[in-house]
Order: sequence, then structure tokens, then C-alpha cells
Amino acid sequence: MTMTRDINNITNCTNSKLRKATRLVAQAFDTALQPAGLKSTQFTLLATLRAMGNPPLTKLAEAMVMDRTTLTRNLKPLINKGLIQVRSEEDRRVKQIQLMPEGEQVLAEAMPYWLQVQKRVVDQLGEERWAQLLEDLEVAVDVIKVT
Amino acid sequence: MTMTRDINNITNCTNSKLRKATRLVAQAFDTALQPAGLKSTQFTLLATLRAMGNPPLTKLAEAMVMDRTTLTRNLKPLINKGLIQVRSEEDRRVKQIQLMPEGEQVLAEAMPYWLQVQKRVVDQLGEERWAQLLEDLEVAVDVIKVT
DNA sequence: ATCAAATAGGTGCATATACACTCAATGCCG
DNA sequence: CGGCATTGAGTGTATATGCACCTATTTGAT
Repeated sequence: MTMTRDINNITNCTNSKLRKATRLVAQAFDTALQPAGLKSTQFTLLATLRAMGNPPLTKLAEAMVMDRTTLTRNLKPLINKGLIQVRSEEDRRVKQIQLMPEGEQVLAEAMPYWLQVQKRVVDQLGEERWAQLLEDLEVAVDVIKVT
Repeated sequence: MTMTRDINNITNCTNSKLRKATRLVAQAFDTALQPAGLKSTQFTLLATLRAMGNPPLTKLAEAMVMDRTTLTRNLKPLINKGLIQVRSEEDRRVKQIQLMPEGEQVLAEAMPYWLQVQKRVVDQLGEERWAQLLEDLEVAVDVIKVT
């Protein structure tokens, strides 16, 4: 018989545990990326942009599992730094988000710092547990629906 | 041979995956707790307070793996609603955080909503995967150090 | 007793996050 | 063609998050 956790116990709150770990990990990544002048969220945004091409704002928001209006504001500091650009499409309702050459440059500069902290975290967790964690997080994003 | 993930691949960024899942789960909990008039963070704060008694601010911040100054601000809405109180100790540098009867009351009212969303999320993840996930998140908080 | 170090907290600033509401452009139906 | 539903995006407001810097109190060493 497997010893399962008590789902009803408030100390096992899924949300609280996730946020705690996220605060910690975000701090680690923010600190590591500081020399590149990027917050970890900004790094993720740039990397996602590069992977997606020049997506419309809503598509990008969906990919990041982020509210559309949150994304609008998160783009601000990147626009101010000249790393990205927002342009209208033919359908003038749609805003296309473009990664600028300066953005590519900064992203490239940030990569070694990212790799370092990523490796460190994986080391501390152990590769197996890390892989398991990422797997479970992906499943969570796939199956959890907000009602 | 086990098929491990590519640690170097940016799409496997620990931080980005954690944040995605956290945004989604936080939304689920926030929505569920809305009838009780609490954000999920506030719920967690009240529950942690009840578990800890009347801790000094810094102890509470440590327990929540949260920056001291973040906690200061997160307490604000709870003070405004009259759910908690901040008092000075003998050592007048120290601020004791107290859960008020109104706070206990609201927490009790919120419990059924919390339980509902908690159960739903566990269901969607599957109990086994959920237990695994929580275990891994706890380990992460224990082993990851911010340098 | 004095004064520097250590400890506990708060503020200014910038970013992250999402909901309710609003505006603009497009699509569609008669 | 005209008006309404749909779609894409931005703003106002509130909370969440942490760093750099500041103040107040206590401790401790001489």
C-alpha cells in the first residue's frame, strides 16, 4: 500500500507549494541573469518569441499561459530597451510582436548565464527528479482547466 | 537506457515551466476562492499564520520563502479587511503578526472552496502524479540555494 | 557609558499578474 | 448597405514580487 499524501490537509495546498518553489527558482534565475540585464520573465519572453517567429500578441499570450493584458505590460520594458517591436498587421486589430536584432543579441549574451543557473538547479535537484518535475509541470499545464 | 531531457535546451527551462504551471494553478485557486473574498495568496497567508501562531514578520517571511518586504505589502489588504493585526513586541524592532477572530472566520468560510479546487486539481493530475509533484517541489525548496 | 555592529522593519522603484471594462476593426446577416 | 456580433487589444485598479536603500532598536565590546 502506497503512503499517499492527505489531499485535505491545508499544508499540502498545491497552489502554495507551487508558488513557494516558483519564488525561489525565480530568484535564482533573476540573480543569474542580472549580468545580462534581463529578468527571468523577460528572458523567457525573448526565447519564446525567437521560437515562435513574429506571433500576434494573443498567440504569444496563449503559448505562455499568460493573460493577454499581462503580456501587454510585460512587453513594455522590452520595447523600452529596444529588444522587441510591436507592429500592426493587415488586419489592423492584430499586433505582431517582433524580436529585434538587439533582442537576439541580448538573448545570445544571456544564454551562458541561463545555462549556468539551469545546470546548477538540475544538479541540486538531481537529473532524474528534475526530469520528473518538468514532466509533471507540463502535464499540469495540459490538464488543469480554470473554471 | 533512460531517455532524459536535454538540460541545455531552452524549452526545458526550469523557471519558465514552473511559472507557467503556477500562473495556471493560481488562477484556478483565485477563481475558486473568490466567493470567500480572498486571493489564493491571502488564503495561504492566513492558513500559515494560523499554523504558526503569532510569528514575527521575518519568521513568517522565511516560512513562506518570501522576501520580507514582499510580506510587508501582502499583509496590507489583510489588515485593511481586519483579518490580521500587527503588534510590537517587547523588543520594539519586532512586529508580531496576529490572526484576528475575523480572520479565523473568513478562513473557515474559505475552506470548502479551497477543498473543492484542491480536489479538482488533484483529480485532473491524478493522485499519484500530484503526490510526486508536491514531493519534488518540497525537495526543490529544500535544496535550491540562491547565490 | 559609549559607540559601532547587528538585527528588524519599512519605502521607493520597477516589474509581474489578472479581472472588469472600454475601444477599434472586422465579419456577417438581412 | 447597415447594424450588430465577434475578435484583438489597451487601461484602470488591485495585488504580488524583490532589490537597493533607509530608519530604529538592541547588542556587545572596550
